[in-house]
Order: sequence, then structure tokens, then C-alpha cells
Amino acid sequence: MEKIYITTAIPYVNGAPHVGHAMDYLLADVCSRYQKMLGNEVRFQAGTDEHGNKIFQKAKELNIPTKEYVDQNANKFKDFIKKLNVEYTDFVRTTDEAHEKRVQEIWEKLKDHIYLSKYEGWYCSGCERFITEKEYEENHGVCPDHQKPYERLEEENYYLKISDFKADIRDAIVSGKMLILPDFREKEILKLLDESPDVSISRPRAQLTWGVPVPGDDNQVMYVWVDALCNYLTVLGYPEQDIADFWPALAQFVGKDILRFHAIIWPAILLALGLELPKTLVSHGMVLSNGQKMSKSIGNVVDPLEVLEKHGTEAFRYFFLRHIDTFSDSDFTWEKYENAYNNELANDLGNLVQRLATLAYKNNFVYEKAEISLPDEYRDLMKEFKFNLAFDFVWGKVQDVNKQIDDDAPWSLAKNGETKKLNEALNSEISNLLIANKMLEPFLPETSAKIAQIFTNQIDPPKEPLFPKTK
RNA sequence: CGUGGGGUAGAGCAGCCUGGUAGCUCGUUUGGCUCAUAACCCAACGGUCAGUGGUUCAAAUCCACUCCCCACAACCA
Repeated sequence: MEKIYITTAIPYVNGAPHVGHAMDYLLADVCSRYQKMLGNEVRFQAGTDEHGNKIFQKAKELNIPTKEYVDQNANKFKDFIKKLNVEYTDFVRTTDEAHEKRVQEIWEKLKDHIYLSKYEGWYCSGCERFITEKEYEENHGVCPDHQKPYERLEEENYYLKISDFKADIRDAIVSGKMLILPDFREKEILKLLDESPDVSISRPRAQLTWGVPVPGDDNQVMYVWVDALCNYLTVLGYPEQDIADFWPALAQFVGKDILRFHAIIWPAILLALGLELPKTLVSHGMVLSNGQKMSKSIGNVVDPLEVLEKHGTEAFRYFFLRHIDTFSDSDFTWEKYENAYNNELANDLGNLVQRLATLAYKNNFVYEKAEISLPDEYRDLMKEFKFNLAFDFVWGKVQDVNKQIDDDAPWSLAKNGETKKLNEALNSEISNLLIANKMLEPFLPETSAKIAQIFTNQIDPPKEPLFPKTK
């Protein structure tokens, strides 16, 4: 038995949960459940990123204390994760006292690689960030998002010396010690790595109040990087606790938009702390809506809670784990979702369970439990984190059972009194279904449990269909 | 010349690395079955594989160029 650590990106809680957040959780959950199925012990982190000006200002607008505001939003995310039936074991909030204390201790440990420096450039107070010269020229000196002219600003920041670690990070990536999936993202990162400047990891207190103070410097507050990225460690109790059992993580799941921070800044922090790098960084794609990136201005944002409400958690998991590519961008439309529910969940699987259970019941067939082993092809796909392909493979097996029933035609055997052949046929069909069902477990845990329950010794057809048609 | 991905049947995709009858799912049409949620199974229809040129006996697949779409570019997932 191995001890396995799996992480998800912590969302910035200045808004409601997004469909994209669900991808992180679901992929990590499939990974976690699969590992548990193999008999491993899993710690599975989830959490929320709660510092920064945007949150501070939002709370101000709403006229409620910042702490109260982040409490509310953190709960929204917890509820959301629960609704997805994601089995995380540890939840970390960057405003947790323990996290803040540990992050300060981590800062102290990083000190050899931190230096203070001045930065001068164009700044947008709305975006709260410095703008590149190029961007400044393109926008003619006015922020397009905030309609405000950029200001010339000089400030002192602490910097983390990425340059100290570039060579080691490159080696880790190239050698596969820290595997970046998919491989085309790895290529991208290797290119970016060379150009990566040292990263600013603090802000003057005047600019940023809602954050963790830099130890030993009252004028500076930690910017997002050290604070947020280190959640993966602090949640395990680092630095005061020994984390060797679970660190390095087997897999860290992130969206492609934040892969670069996890593939460059994060490894630099880890190396500075003398810790190992995660074994795998899995970067998933974006969920598009009608072929476009979801955006408030286009008005095509899909509310995950609405999708969840439509056909429940299992249908949600089904669609997003099978029809959204694990690594690339994929499209969500309601039509596709309905199609998948009716044709695949209801017709392929739901109906299969119904017909097979009824056949067994009507013929007084008793199934004797047999050992189930997982096919190599499935194991390989799961090991490579190709979850949607693994799910496709499983579905092929489900469809095969439908074919097999038609070929065997048990109803004819029953009519002709060929009892022995009938029992053999039913036994084989149910065995095949249960193998597929076992493979289904990480993806659709509730459904898988229900099916396993139905095909115990005494088989009763379910009174309610597994996936009732809506029309 | 910022970086990366992509352009293959009505839709969504695989195949391309390791050239040799163009495949899968959904949709459409026809047939079969009757155990089942009017579900299931067989079959058919449907593509000049973005374009141009090159290499080759042979190119969706390799090379060059062109056109078009998308994502990322210090946290709007």
C-alpha cells in the first residue's frame, strides 16, 4: 500500500463556483478514487485562496467585514465540491491561522533566495498590476478594462530568485522527474522557463492590506505566490510536521491558465525549501460554451449548479469526465448534455441494467460472485491520466454487453427450455457488466455502487430506472 | 516574425510520430429482435482528409509555403 497525495488548484473566492473549477475537482477525484480502488491511502487537498485586494474591495462594496465575506464564499465552494461528490480529505483556506503562520515560517526558510528590489513601471489601480511597455502602447496609456489612465509607479518588492533554480527545474521536466501533462504543455513551459524573470512576491502594505505580513518587514505583505502556492504544503502541516509520507504529490491538477505558475514558480519554491518536486502536473483544458470561452460579456457562462440540478451529480460527472477532454479545451452545450444523458446514460447503461436484471429475475437466475480484475488497457490509461479515454474504454465494454445479449438471445433459450445455456449466457453477461461496472467506480461512484448492489445473489430489477428519461 | 494548439462525412473527434483499402460516437435512412427506460442489435447513406507545391511506386500521414480558427501572454477557471 502506498501513500498518495493529490491536489487541486485553490480558486480565488471573489465569485461563485464556475464550471471550470469542477474540472479540477472531478479529475482529482477520479484519480483519488482509482488510487483507493488499488488499495492505496490517499490524501486529497482542496481549498480556497482568500487574500488580495479584489476580495478586500468586494467586501467593502458589500459593506460587510472581509472575513465574513470570505467565509461565505468559502462555504459556497465547499458546498459545490460536496455536490460533485468529490471525496477530498483536507481543506485549506489561506486565511486559516495555521496556514498564515506556516507560510511565514516558509518565508523565513526561503530567505537565501529572496532579495529586495525597486520596480518602476506603468500601473493600473483597477487591475492592481503593472503593465508591460508593449501593453501600455497598445492601449494608448488607458486601461481598456477600467477606462483609467495608467499611472507611473515605483515600489519596493521582495523578489524570489527563479534564476537560482532554472537549470534544476529544466532537468526535472526533461528527465520526467516532474512530468507535465499533456506533452504539448510541457513544450510550452520549457520555452517559457528560459525567459522567466525573478518573481515579485510581496507588495507594499499601502498597496495590499488583506494578506499575510512579511516576517521581519512591517512595510511589506505577501503577494499571492508564496501565500497561495504553499497551501499544498501547509495543509499537510509543513513545516512543523514531517510530510515525507505524502510529499511529493502524485499529481497536482491545475487549469492550463495557471500551469506556468505551478511549473515554474512553485518548483522554485520547493527547491528553495529543499523539497522534492511533484511527480506530475496535470493541466486540463477549458470548458467552452457553444465553442467560445465563457465570458460574462458574451453572456454564455454556464452555471454549474444549474447543470447539476438538471440530472444530478452522476450525470454531471459523466459528461464532464467523458465528453470534456482531460487535456484539451472542449465544448459544453445543453444539447450535447441532454444527448449524452438520454442516449448514453439512460439508453446504453440504464436500460442495460434494467433488461439484464429483468432477464435474470424472470428466469430465477442466481449470480455467483466472481473475482473482478481490471483490464490492462484500462490500467494503462488511468496511469497516464487519460481519464476521458479510460472512460470511453469503459463505455465500449458497456455497449459490448448490449451486443452480447442480442447475440445470446436469452429469451429464446428460455422459450426452448435450454436452461443450462441460458444460465451460462446470463452468467457471462452479468460478469461482463460487473467488470465494466468496477471500472466505472472512480467516475460514477453512486451508480457503480447501485449496480453492484442490484446484481448480488438475489437479483431484483430496480423499481426506478437508474437514469429516467426526462421527456 | 511572442508561444502553443487546431483545420478529416451534418456535428464532435481518432488516425499523422513508425507513409500503403479513411475510422469512431451522435444525428439521418433501412432491416432485425421483443428481455428492456418506443430502449437494444445489424446494415446503409454521407468525406476532392483547409489550399498550393515538393519528396515517393504510393501522402490525411513526411518537407516547404499560404490561408483560416482558437488558447496563453503575472492570477476575470
